[in-house]
Amino acid sequence: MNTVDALVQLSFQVQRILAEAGAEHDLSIVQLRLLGILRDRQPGMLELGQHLGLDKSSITGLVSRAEKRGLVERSPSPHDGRGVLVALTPAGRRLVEVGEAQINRRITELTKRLNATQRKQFTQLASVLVNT
Amino acid sequence: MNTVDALVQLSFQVQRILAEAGAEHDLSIVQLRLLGILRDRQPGMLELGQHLGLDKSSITGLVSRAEKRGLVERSPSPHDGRGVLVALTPAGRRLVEVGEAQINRRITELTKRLNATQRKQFTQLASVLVNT
DNA sequence: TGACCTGGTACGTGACACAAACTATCTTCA
DNA sequence: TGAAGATAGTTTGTGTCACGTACCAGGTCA
Repeated sequence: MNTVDALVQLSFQVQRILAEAGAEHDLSIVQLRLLGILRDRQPGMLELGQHLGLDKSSITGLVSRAEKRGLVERSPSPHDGRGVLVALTPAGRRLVEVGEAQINRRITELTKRLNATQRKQFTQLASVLVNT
Repeated sequence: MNTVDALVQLSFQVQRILAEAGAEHDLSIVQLRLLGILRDRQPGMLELGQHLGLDKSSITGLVSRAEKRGLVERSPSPHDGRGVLVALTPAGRRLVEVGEAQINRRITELTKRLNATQRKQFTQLASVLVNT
């Protein structure tokens, strides 16, 4: 298996794990990502779009559906009358914590195929590849 | 960065590369995967569903849209009057070849952040993680 | 203060996922 | 050998989700 195939297959495998973890809470991957971003910040819609790489109209829909489920809330921006800030609700926070714990568990399970030295090595190499 | 974060971020990064490569040919990631599967086989719909991890009704839609674009064709199964076999058309084959070359290029570009020894090492470790 | 820009929403369109139901075909069994 | 049950694929319904365009309210600047 060459490096390209390895990266592509690994990527889909991780996506499947994320999808399965999310499905247990009736959450899509993009919803998981949205809630994850909101753990430690209350961004505006445009900033969310940048993080998620999505059009602002998509963010409007995504946030509306999450709001409808009581997972997030919009509040008027104190700096700009046009803008809103998006924040997790307590229910949303609980869900993202559970979701993340599950993703951690499942991916940690996967990484157990490597021994501790290999894991450390893999993490170091992967970190070089990851955009920052 | 821990192993879980590294895997998740790397996964999304690769997905973005795939999406960008696909977008250049007006193809979604799942369409790329479909065409990729059809490079070396002519499966039935259920087999395609297994490969892609999708419901058979989703496969019906996916294949219909690809067929509509002239990328694949259905033919009656010689073994089973109910079934169809799905195959690439010449246009589909050309597109999947171009698409794959592009994915290869872009991911190879990413892996250049690692030197040759690191790349070999990464591939070996990633291969352990990939389901077979 | 008016022109221009921006943040976010609304609307339209199409892809895409799953579930349930349906039809034609295949298999099994009495 | 015909009936019953299972299967392959499609159809329909529903909802998510993506982008593009247009719109409106608010902000900025000359």
